[in-house]
Amino acid sequence: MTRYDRIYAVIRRIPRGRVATYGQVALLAGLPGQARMVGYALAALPGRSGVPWQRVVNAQGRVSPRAGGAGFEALQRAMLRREGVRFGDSGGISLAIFRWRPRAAGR
DNA sequence: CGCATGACCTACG
DNA sequence: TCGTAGGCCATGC
Repeated sequence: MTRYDRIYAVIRRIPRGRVATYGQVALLAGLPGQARMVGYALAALPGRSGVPWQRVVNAQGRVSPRAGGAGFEALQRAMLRREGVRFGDSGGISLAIFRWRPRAAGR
């Protein structure tokens, strides 16, 4: 069982219509403070893996831009909206499903 | 082995 | 709201 496998397992447990942050996934995967590894694991994830990668957003409740183009970003938002996730005016996800508080990871 | 890079996070200007 | 700084660590050169 590698770190990535545990990360994927946690993401697979995210209910439809809800989202989790990189930091939260890292915490649940037994890797506190290593949110960056979650992002790295997702970057290494093949397209058809069955992992709901779209349900992982950053600590600000926004879709993280990544290399490869803004098209993926738009696709992720579209997929989430189709699952019932609401986005606010500023492009952020409404706090109803985002009410937890991450612990200090930096400084 | 050293160095740079990256779907991150928080604090501070 | 944006940019910078410091910390985490896997991966590639």
